[in-house]
Amino acid sequence: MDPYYIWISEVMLQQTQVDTVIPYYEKFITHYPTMHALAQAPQEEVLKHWEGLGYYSRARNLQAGVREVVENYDAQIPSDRKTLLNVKGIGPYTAGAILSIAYQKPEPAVDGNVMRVLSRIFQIDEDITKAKTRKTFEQLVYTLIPEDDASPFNQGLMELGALICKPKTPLCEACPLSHLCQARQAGKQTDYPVKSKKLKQKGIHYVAVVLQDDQGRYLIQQRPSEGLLAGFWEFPLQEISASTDEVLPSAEQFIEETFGTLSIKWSVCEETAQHIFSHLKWQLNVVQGKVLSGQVPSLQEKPMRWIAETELKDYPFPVPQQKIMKIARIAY
DNA sequence: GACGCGTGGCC
DNA sequence: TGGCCAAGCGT
Repeated sequence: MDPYYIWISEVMLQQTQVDTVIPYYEKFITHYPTMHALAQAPQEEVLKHWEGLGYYSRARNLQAGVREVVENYDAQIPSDRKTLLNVKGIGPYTAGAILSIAYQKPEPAVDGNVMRVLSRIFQIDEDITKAKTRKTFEQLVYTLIPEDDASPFNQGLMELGALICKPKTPLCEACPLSHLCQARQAGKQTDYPVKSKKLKQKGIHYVAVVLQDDQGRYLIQQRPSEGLLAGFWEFPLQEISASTDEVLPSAEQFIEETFGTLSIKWSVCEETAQHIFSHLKWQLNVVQGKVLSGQVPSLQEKPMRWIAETELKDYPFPVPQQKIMKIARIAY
């Protein structure tokens, strides 16, 4: 197996289900069949191919890592753990996956599946949400992994976790390891793995300002290069308090601050959208505005553009923005 | 070491 | 509906 393709697939599979990844993976390797192709691509184009897959820093870090390998290692992915771990976007899991699957080295690739399976078999009580716990499992895997069969061992362990040793309802009857599973013998399968609870998402209310100029073009702006949805384009968002009576005033204030006084015909959309992130919960109101003819708003030094509706498909938009477009009845 | 970082599926 | 879940990594 080509280590580069292993790398791409393992990065895509981080915190993401196989069925979701497959179409993205196929499209991605078609566009970027070699590390040189990915290294040379514009970052915004790479983001466009990652659009909808989530955790977009993975895409930026993957490209940054590929550029490192092309420049520093003559496009040969390192085959030792220490060097691999210094490559952007490659952590302990991905390093182990590349080493075992692509290079047949007996190295652990400990992910959530592996920790769930092993915590049940050996009744390990450490909290798997703690970063330190992964090392415990890596040490355990070193004692278990066969010298000459590391790839099937690692992949089999993950596959077992995904299909049989599932979080809620483990299929112990079908499990080939049930005879040596300590949690099973104690009847405590679902007590493992031990996991501390995570906090509830913080709610934030926004109004999305969908503005068209007198030529029918839309105003979009680019998010900062770091942080949530970094680098993506969006219809400008203004944070508001929970009360809906400040939806239109907030939109008007945004326009005032951006362009100064403008004559605009506004309409407030009845329909609202919600988007849940792992740590945030967005409530989205949508306001549409049309600049009355004869006025040509100029843009300040902000990362904003006026673009035609037909150009929207060329820009990467995250899912919450796609929901806004649906409410505003914009084809995308 | 704690926290920030997406999305879709499932019950 | 809301909470939980999924093949983690960078800061």
